[in-house]
Amino acid sequence: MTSPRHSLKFPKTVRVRSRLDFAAVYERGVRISDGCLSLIALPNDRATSRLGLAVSKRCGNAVQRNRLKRRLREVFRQSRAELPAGLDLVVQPRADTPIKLDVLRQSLVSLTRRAVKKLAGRSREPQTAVATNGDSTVGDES
RNA sequence: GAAGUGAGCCAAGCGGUCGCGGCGGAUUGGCUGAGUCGCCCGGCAUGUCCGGCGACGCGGCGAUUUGCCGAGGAAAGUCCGGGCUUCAAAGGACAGGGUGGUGGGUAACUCCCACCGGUCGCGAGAUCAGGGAAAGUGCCACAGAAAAUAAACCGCCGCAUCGAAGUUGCGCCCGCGAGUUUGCUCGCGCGAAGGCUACGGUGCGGUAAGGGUGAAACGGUGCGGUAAGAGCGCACCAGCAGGCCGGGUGACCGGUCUGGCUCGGCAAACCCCACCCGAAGCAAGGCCAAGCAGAGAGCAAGUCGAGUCGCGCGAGCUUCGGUUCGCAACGUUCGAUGCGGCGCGGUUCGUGCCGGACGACUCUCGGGUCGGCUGCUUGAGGCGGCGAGCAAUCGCCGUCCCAGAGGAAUGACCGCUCACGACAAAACCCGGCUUACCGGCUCACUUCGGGG
RNA sequence: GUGUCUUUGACCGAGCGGCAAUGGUGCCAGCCUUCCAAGCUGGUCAGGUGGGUUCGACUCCCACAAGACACU
Repeated sequence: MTSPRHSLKFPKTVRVRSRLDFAAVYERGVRISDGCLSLIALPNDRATSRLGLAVSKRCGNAVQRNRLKRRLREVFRQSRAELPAGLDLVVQPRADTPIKLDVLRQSLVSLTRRAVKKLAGRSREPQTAVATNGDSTVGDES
């Protein structure tokens, strides 16, 4: 197996794509929100985390929504080293979400940390190793 | 120079790094598919079998690397039109819907171009659902006499009759005076006998000139005419209908004659006329894989024609075994009709498919799947040139390939420049329309002012 | 993506080619009550936007906007 998790690439395998996956995250995931984003997380038994986006029509017209989605993908791509592995993350922006890249990155990283804590507190044995800087513990279990 | 009108074009640019989608190339010790050859270890239904292992080249997926391409003028709204696909095909009539000056363009249009007519503007130009109201039905509030065959009312006029006043004034018949153009005019007086008129009412008749209104009032002005009036007559003007002549493919325009003299508006009210329109939509449709559970209903009775086999009847021949011909229509085959089911968006005509017996049939209800491939981008295509046409557009030649995703590809960072960047992103594809929009550019034209 | 429909005061609804646009809930004021509630009286506030047809449009036609529903 290769070790793609530190690369800055963004292939389709690190994205939540099927309807069933989305439904599972909505049904069993934990939801964490702050002022600009709402994040739903669920462990996925994989070596990598995956990103899914749900941008409603309240976030503007098609151009604004596309721009927001692209910036969220860029944030995820750049911060994969800082994020824990093995999670499905569905991100829902709020209606008044700013599109500044730094703000989105900060929000995404901190929300993911809080989601990991909440998952750890919810289940007796967390299926996901809590690894905030990513390159220490995650890859061994697969 | 200022103000404006119309048409068309562009949609910040350049470079670098990382990342994303598609297509192509190279590499690959990862995964996988089918094939060929080999080994004979395994199975038993001993084979051109099944299975296993190895080698070879080929393909797919993945990984690495590399090259090219990668949202719009509106991609939008979904308001029209077409292609394409499925419904067997897309037929008639009616219903329903749409369109509405003429000619052209187009695959087609509610689009475009040119022209005609109306309205607006000094003008360049703009704008108009712009057929029919003397086929019919309906509506026109309030106001007004009346809102649509014109008639009733007020008014005006004539005739008849009644009443009141009963005398003054007016007018006439009479006398005097003044003036005078000798026609007559003015002033005064008289009588009240008579008559007429003036007043009011009623009745009959004539009339449409007038009647504050209203969005709109049954032609306008003048002269004649009359008891009063009237297109009743005449002249001019407006309008309508018809005929003729000329121009134009045509809408229509110009001229002329005649007519009765005149007929309101609304059809984006019903309607009439002409023309057009089958339905659904790429989540259409096709293929593969996976997966589930079935249940109910129908299959009845014929008719006609043809074929010929078996049977039956008749006739001929006969070696008495049969054989040939004809009839009949019992069985059978085919066709038609009828019947039943379903369908052709609604109704109907017409028509298509299936059904002759328990099925590999038809119909109804129910159940399962929500994966992959395809459709999927070469097209009424872009650019350039030449030609036809006033133009929309068309023809020919050359040249180019220019997104094809699928929880859905264009983002981030850095540097430079400027006018500091609007509205906004494909989802089967085109042609239009409409709406949004920072600004910039080009061409043609109009009006006004100044200069030569 | 495709198809269908709606829009009338702060809210729910009716209506029609000619009004000062009707009703209820609400809100405001007054009366009643010792006070409140209920009741009574009066008032307030309107046809999504822009064009067109018509003498006249909330109504008819067109365009746009906002919203809702259905299919899948």
